[in-house]
Amino acid sequence: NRHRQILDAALAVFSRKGYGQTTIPDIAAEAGVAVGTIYHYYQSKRDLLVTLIHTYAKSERLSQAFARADREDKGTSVRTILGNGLDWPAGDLKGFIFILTEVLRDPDLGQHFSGQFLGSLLQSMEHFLGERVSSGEFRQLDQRVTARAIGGMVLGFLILKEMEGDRSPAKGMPLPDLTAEMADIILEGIEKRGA
Amino acid sequence: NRHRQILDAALAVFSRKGYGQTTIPDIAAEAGVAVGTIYHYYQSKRDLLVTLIHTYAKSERLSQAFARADREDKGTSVRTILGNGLDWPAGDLKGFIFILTEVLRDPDLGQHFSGQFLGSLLQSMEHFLGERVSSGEFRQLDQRVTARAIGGMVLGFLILKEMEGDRSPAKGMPLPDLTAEMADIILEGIEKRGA
Amino acid sequence: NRHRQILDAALAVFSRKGYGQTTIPDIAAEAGVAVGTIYHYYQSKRDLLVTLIHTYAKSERLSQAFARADREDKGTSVRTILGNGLDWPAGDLKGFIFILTEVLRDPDLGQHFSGQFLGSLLQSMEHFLGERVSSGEFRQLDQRVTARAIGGMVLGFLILKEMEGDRSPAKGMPLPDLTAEMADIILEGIEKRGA
Amino acid sequence: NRHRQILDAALAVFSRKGYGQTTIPDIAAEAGVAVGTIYHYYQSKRDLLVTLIHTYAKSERLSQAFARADREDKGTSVRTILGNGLDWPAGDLKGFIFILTEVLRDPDLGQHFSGQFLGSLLQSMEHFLGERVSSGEFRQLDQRVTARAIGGMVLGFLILKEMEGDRSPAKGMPLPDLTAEMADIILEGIEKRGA
DNA sequence: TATGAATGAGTCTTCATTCAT
DNA sequence: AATGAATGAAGACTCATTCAT
Repeated sequence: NRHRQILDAALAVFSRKGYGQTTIPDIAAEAGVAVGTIYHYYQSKRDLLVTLIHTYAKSERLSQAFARADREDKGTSVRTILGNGLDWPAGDLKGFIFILTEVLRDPDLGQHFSGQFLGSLLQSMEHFLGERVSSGEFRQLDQRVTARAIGGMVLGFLILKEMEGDRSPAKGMPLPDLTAEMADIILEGIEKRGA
Repeated sequence: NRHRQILDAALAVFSRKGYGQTTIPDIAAEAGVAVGTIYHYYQSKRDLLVTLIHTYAKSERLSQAFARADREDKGTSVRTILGNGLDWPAGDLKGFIFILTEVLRDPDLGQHFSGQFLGSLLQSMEHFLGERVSSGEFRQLDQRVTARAIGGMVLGFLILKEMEGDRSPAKGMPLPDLTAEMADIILEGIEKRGA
Repeated sequence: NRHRQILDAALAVFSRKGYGQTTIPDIAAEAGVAVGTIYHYYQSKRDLLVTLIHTYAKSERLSQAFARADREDKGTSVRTILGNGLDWPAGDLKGFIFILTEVLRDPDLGQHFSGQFLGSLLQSMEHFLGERVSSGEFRQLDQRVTARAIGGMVLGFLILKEMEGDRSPAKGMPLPDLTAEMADIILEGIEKRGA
Repeated sequence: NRHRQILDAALAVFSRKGYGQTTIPDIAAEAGVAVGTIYHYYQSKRDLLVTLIHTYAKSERLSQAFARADREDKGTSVRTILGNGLDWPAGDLKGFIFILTEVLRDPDLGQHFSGQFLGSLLQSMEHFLGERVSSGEFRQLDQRVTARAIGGMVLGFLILKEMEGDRSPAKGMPLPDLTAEMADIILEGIEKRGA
């Protein structure tokens, strides 16, 4: 329906031109409606942005991944988490990056987003690590740092991929291979073991 | 001198309010000069941004870190690289994030920045890893993925730190401790070794 | 019925927010009907205003007051006219003021209103004065000026009352007392007679 | 200078078209400046209105008239007050009416205007009447009502004049004659004294 | 008769940029 | 070199009015 139609159009144009460069007529044209119609469904341009971000944050995909990982073995669980993280933006990496930059740019958005969404995600990660340390599968490390290092790796990898564009080696790589390689690094480190 | 004075003011205001919300009068006020004066030294508002980004990218700190790491032992070298990466934005994390979001937002900026700066950085990282694999210190892994995983970890960690703000555990942590912890993860992984 | 229901709603909202600030949805909400319904009964927003003003002007109350005054004695007749004038807006002083300001603002409205309504009112007043001069009850004065002075006194008094709001001394004063006081001034003047 | 130039243009256009129908480009054209220039000198369209009203209210003409009247004899003093009131809008009756309607329409403006300006004016009038009652020149009447009756007469007379336009008998009448006539009514009333 | 979603022309306001001094 | 008044194009947002149901 209209709500969705306009929101999709907004995300498409925002991703393409950035929030600041996007005009309401742009969104209207993309959605195939008149300017006024947008204001029937959303209060303001910013309302579109906020709704978009809430929609993104409300995605339960990552928390479900953590739930699934809890029931998997050591190696599989890490691959589940990394794989879902890397695949999260799905085909729409630009959209994800756009949301990210807006959240980073705007203190109010960031406050809200970080408090609600990011907080619970990092907690899930810390909980996951804690369980595996208790069970003797993972080493005793500072879990808060580890959670942010792994989360940061996924996030940073996606950003680098976006920045490198077509030059990125991740471009032509199957997700499972990529996931396996990164899970290997996380689990075993890059150091070579003694003979 | 004037060039620097204006550029510093621009970075300060951009970091505080974002590029889009910053007006030339804002920058003029911060720099303590008149609006017209800014246009004697910079062509346009965008010119300020581009110059700022070039200045940032021109910082040789990271390439010097790689050079130094080449002459250090396994553990120290990784700590050198991670430490310099994490400390790169120095006190001005907001300024760094601002540059990052602008580069991500603007395709032209991104193109340029990614081609010149990011490319050479990732190459240095791949080169570093290659040397250590050859010498038998590091495992044989896909170096392109590994380079981006480690780089991404640093980048992503900084972003999470910014997003968490005062709630971030990295807030009160000495840099050397943080560096050591992350280097440990990178080198040895999180998995517990069998007896 | 609908016509009346919508017109009442329009007057209520117009009085509260002013014509310019009132939107058709406002009126629809007040009347408890849909926007479209209003356009079944009135051509346009302005049509509502014009109809409202005609309704106001069509009130025969003042001309009836003049008719009654003709059959009353000197003092009573002046009190009848002043009393009906002061009480004309009845409880809805704000509505009266709203009509007045719109008529003053809009040349076309003013033309029409002044030509039809105000003209006949002033004529009634002049006629009333003329009769009393002929009968020797009133002094020989410029009747056109006198009519406008007395009419203006009533009109201006109401405006001052609206502007003073709760601070107005007319707020707590019984209408008959007020009327008597003003009739006294009109009839005898403020000057003290010699012994 | 510019401030004055723009304010004059604003009053001219406001008087002609009304506040709501006036656009900023209208004012810019009248003032012979660009749209943006107006915003260098005034915060908003409403700021122009508020400034205009303050300027009007700040006119000390009426309070000076009361001061002068205090030193004049009975008849002259009333003529001084009425004459200055009737002549207050000077040539710009439309501008005066415009200010009046805006003050009446907007509760905030009204509050301010009424509190500061109107209040002191009515007080001056009550004081003037009180002095003359004490000296035995005027009759003992309710001074609050009398003040508002006389003030209302002047105000209402001006409004009727504006509404009648070219049909108004005040159109071709010399101000002194008009003033004398109205002062006569105020002082002596309309009633004929018995032989 | 009643509805209310859709329309798009019309306005205020912002701000990068210019240029006379 | 420095100033800051002036410019006007551009964009968010409003709302009277229409019309398919």
